[in-house]
Amino acid sequence: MAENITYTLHELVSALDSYADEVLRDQYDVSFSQFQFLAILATEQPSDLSHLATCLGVTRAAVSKRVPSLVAGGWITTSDDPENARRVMVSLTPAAEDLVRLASADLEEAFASMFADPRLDPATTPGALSVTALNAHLNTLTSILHDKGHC
Amino acid sequence: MAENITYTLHELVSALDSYADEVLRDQYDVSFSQFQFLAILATEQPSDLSHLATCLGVTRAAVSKRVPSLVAGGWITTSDDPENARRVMVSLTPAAEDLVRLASADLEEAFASMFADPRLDPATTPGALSVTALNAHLNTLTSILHDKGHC
DNA sequence: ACCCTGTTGTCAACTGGTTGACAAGACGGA
DNA sequence: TCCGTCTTGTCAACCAGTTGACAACAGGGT
Repeated sequence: MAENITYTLHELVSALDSYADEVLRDQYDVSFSQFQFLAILATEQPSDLSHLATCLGVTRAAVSKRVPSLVAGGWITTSDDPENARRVMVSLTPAAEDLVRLASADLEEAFASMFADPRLDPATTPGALSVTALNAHLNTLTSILHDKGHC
Repeated sequence: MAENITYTLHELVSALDSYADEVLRDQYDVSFSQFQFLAILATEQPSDLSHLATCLGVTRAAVSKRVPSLVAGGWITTSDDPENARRVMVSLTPAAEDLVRLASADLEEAFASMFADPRLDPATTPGALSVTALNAHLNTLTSILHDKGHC
């Protein structure tokens, strides 16, 4: 077992990411980062590039470069903001909305069954924690050292 | 608070990383990824490129490309393995050993004081968890979905 | 009306990773 | 000994992010 909690966290995150990536590629033929882009856009729709960039935690330039391929793939559409000629507004296509809905449910179910492991059950393992309680703790930790969330 | 635990984990990790990066740049003039490279090498010294790559969780090519600049910076030295002419063995310089020792202690202290927040104290917050207990839970989670560690 | 300042998207150049191909050496079995 | 196979490091090409610069537009104060 890793002694250092930062090391543990990196391991866990990369394990979760690669698992999610595998599921998404197998069943929906999209990468994890594509799904992430679309899933976040789904909750912020319609959004301009800048806002999307801060939500994704990347720079405007990075988002700007990803847009053309997502448009070509039929996942998003761009439009003008009549209020501001500089702004580029982005929305999901119906196909992307379906994808986000189905894949989110799939991933959630996959994680739930993974978290159903007996080693995480307080009834069998003394001191174990429910996932929601764990999530709350991690959120507390995050808010302690990084007060402002992205969105 | 983020509802999704994977999202929470990403937030926490990136917050921890950028905090560590800031501390290391301010006080030791190295980046987080440089420190990471040296700190892992410190526990595996001396090591060939392949082993170092698996410990770092990157490819051999990535390590191969980083070596020249670390040698130029006076952090590592390379030598031949008399047993195997293909192998390139890597070791820390004394300066790097000092850096790893001092910076590790500094970071550990910084994290400890961060984790001393009252919101994480079981005495004041019912249901709160010690960092070591949290670490154990995260390790359990990791081992459930990704049995093999890097090193 | 005009300027100053801030916002927004895009670009070129760079960084640090990946993949796939490859050559050099290690090594065991026929 | 020689051959097939594995390991090891390196390379070119690529990918997805960053930074810093920039131009276009928005909007407020004078």
